[in-house]
Formats: sequence, C-alpha cells, structure tokens
Amino acid sequence: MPSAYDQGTSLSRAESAVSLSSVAPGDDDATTLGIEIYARLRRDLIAGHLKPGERLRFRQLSAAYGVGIAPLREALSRLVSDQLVRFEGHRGYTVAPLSLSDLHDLCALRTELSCNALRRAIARGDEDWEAEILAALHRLERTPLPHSVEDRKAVDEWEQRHDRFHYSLIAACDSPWLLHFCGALSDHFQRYRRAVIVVTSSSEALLKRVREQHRTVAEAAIARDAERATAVLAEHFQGSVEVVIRNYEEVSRSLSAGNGD
Amino acid sequence: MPSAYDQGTSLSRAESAVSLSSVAPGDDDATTLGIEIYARLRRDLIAGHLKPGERLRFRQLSAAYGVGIAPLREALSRLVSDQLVRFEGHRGYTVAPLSLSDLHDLCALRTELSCNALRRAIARGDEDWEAEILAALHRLERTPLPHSVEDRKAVDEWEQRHDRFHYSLIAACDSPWLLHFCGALSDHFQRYRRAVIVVTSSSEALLKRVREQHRTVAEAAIARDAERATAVLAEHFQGSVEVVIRNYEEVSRSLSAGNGD
DNA sequence: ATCGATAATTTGTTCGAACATCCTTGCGAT
DNA sequence: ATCGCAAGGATGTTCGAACAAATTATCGAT
Repeated sequence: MPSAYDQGTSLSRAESAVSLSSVAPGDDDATTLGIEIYARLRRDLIAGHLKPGERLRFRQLSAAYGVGIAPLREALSRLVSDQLVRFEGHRGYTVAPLSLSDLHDLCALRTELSCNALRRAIARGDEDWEAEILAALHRLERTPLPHSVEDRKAVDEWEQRHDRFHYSLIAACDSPWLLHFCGALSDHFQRYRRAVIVVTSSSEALLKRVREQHRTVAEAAIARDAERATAVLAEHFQGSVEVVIRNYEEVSRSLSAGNGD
Repeated sequence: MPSAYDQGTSLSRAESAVSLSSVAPGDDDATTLGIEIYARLRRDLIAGHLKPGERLRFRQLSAAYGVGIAPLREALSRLVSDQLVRFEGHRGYTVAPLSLSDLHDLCALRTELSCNALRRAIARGDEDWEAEILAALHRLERTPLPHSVEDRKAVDEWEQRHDRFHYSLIAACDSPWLLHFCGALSDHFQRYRRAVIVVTSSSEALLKRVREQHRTVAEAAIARDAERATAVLAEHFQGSVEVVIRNYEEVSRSLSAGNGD
C-alpha cells in the first residue's frame, strides 16, 4: 500500500499560513483533535498525498492518523464544505476528483478574482503591505525549486512560500470575502499543480520566466501600477494553467491506460 | 475504466435551495441524520431563527431538534466552513455574527460576481434557461409579500421563490465555482435581509420598484441585453442593500446587543 | 456459465458514557 | 470590598460499542 498516509506527524502547531484561507487567526492552545486532523487532512488533500477519487475509509484513516472516528467525521465534514472531499450518505467520503473542466473553470475565475483583489490592494495597501510583499518575494526567491518531487519537505516549503507571496500581493485588499474565495481557488489550483508536477519538465526557461513574473508583479504593485501588475499576474496565471493543463492531459492519459490503483 | 481525473465536479447548490431536497418521506434513503440536521440548521441560520452570536449548545440543540450530538457535530462542522457558524475549541459553536462591515463587503462582492455571472449566462443561455427565468419570475410575482413577519411559512415561501428567481438568472453561467460563490453570498445576504425585515416598512413604492426591477432584469436577460440587465441587477442589489443597511442600523441600535462593528 | 436471490462481511451511522476543559460559585485572605 | 484560589457544575471532546446500510461472496436455478 502506497504510503499516502504516513505524513509528518509532528504535533507542531499547524502553521496554517500554508493555505491562503486562514483557518484560525487567534492562536490559543484551544486546539482539539478535530481541528488538528482537519488541518492535516487538508494539507494531504492539497498536496495530493490522498489521491483524487480515493475512498476515505474510517478504519483506514483512523489507523493512519492515529485518531478516532469522531474527530475524523468532524474534519471530513468541514472538508466537504471546502469542496475537497465528497460525501454520499451511507457510502462514505471520497477525495474530490479532478477534472479538466473544473480546472478551466477554477483558473479562469481565479485569474479574475485575484486580479480584482490585486487592484483593490494596490489602491489601499500601505507600507506594511509593500514590505510584506518584498519579504515574501525574497523568501520565495531564496527557496530553490526542488528538482526531486520525492522531496516532500522541499516541495511543501516551496509551495508554502509561493502561496504566501501570492497572498501578500492581495492581502491589503479590503474584502475578506474576496480574500476567502481567492484562497479557496488557490488551494484547489494547488491540487492540480501538485498532481501533475511529477512530469513537469523543469525547463530552465520556464522557471526563469516565472521568477521574472513574480518580481515584475511585485514591483508593479508597489509602484501602484495596477494595469501592469494585473496584466503580468494574469499572464503568470495563464502560463501556470497552460503548463498544468498540458501535463494534466499526459497524466490523465497514462493513468487511464495503466493499472488502476 | 475512467480515471478519477475525468469525473465532473458538481458544486451542487441543492443544499441551499430551501425546497428541493427537504424531508421527502420515503423516497431517497441516501439521507442521514447528519445531512438532515445540517439542512435544518442551515435553514434556521439563514432565516434568523438562530440569532447571531447565540451560543449553540449541544444539549440545547439536541433537545430542540431531536437528534444526538454526533450528527450535530457533523452538521456544525460543515456550517463552520460555510461561514454560518463560528467555532472555538473547547468553547463550542456560536452563530456567526452580523456586522456592518461584513454587510458592505458581502454586497459589493455579490453585485460584482452576480453581474459577472449574469453576463456569462446571457452569453450562453439556451431556451430552457429563458423558460426557467420566466417560470421563476411568474411564481415570484404570484407570491404575495407577507405583511406579517410572524408568518414564517409565508416568508420562507417568498424567500425561496426570490432566491430561485435570482438563481435562474445566472444558472446558465458556465462556471460552477462562480455559481457556488454567488450562492454563498446570496445565502449570507439573506441572513441580513431577514434579520432586519421586522422593521421593514413595506413601502408600497419600494415593493413596486423591486417588482419592476425583477421583471426588467428578466426581460433584458432574455433579450440578451447584457448591459441593461447587469445595470438593473446592480441597481436592484444596491437598493436592497440600502434598505437593509438603513434598517440594520436601526435594529442594531435598538438591540445594542454588543455586536462588533 | 449467467443470472438472481440470499447470506456473510465490510463499512458507515448513531448513541451513551467516560474524560477534559471551561466557567461559575463560594470561601478565605488581604 | 476586592482579589485570588479552590471546588463544583456545566459544557465540549473523544472513545467504544451497538446498530443499520451497503458491498461482496455464496449458492441454487435456468
């Protein structure tokens, strides 16, 4: 059985900055098993350690994560509303599937909403916003893109910093709802990105271009050039989407042909 | 076998549509207590029968709804992700509060997203879409606006038809994600609307104007006049928001039940 | 051998009780 | 009287077992 379950079990407080959608602002020790397992499942879902379509059996999860089924039900219920898992009465939970149409929908809306949020952030952002962008960009650029996909920790680290950078761009947007939606879309897109990263031929040119785009967006945002910033951001998203879609079709084909797991 | 990558993702809005999947006796057995209580709580949350800020104690809910705490936890967990309920570890669940800033945010984004969705629907809608709009409009116009707020059933009926009409306008939009977000915002706005409806001086002129707007939007949409349709829809939303805000301040003042604004 | 029905097993659902934490109350000291 | 602290009650959390539905396996008939 592929070790999709034995992911880092450190009881370290869930640094929920890994996800754009902030989970719990107030950080007390008010943590419960249900909250914890929710964060862990969420991470594993987005990272793709739990495969799309896979059944999430209670006994299995209980053994893998070392928690009872009561906290599990709680966590899975929330993940249903997060659209990360599906539920059918008396038939249990499954990992939400991926689909090309969903990917298209997701990306189109993400581009639109993120650019919208970026515009608002540029209009209202203060010095702290600018500083945070530069800090996040610096941290991102300092993180080498892991050449081995097997290196989960490195991938997680890069994804987290990438997420954080994109979040910093729009953080000054004055609409919590818009931020929430952008976060949800970002999380879901990450699922696709990480599902296909296995075959991502890390073309030097592509990486170079992506880095360039990050820097350009940051600079344009801080220079309050909304037109340029949103244009580059949209271009950046479009580029990512195209790469993901290209690889997605490849992965999808190879999965359909190969043995089912 | 088709892989899990090719299955569609349906962002079903069935739960928030008040009527369709209610407790139908005997036919669909795929329902569980958790699902049922989720729908009921959701309805009561949106209808305002559960007051903003109110603590949701398990014993209390268990007695009131006649279910155990296991299904309750499941339902409440989902409602947390729906933003209708708040949760603090070891301190229980509370009804999500209302606030003026949230109301503003909500409405601004709803207008934007709904108009966006309406544009897409107008561009892609077919005859069935047109027919459904007319049907929903007819049913809405046939429903008298209840003069007594005490008449829950009548209010529910009107709200449901109103919801259905607005949904029918954008249903042909090809973006499940956008529809999902519009639905969430619509549900949350309904919470505000119904919270303040108690003092809504049902001005004849206002009602007349609202009806007019509904009809105009429907006609413009079917005539594929996107500019006019979105303009009227935005105006319609703006009008609702203003009424709600005016009454909200009144209610907020009279209650002065310390809610954070 | 295929089909259909039924038995056996697995899996999801719900409940009740044990446990931990939070909040209130009551007591005593300053 | 106020503050701090401890005891008690209320509430949230988690587990294990009983229950119900669904899936798989088994068997007999055509």
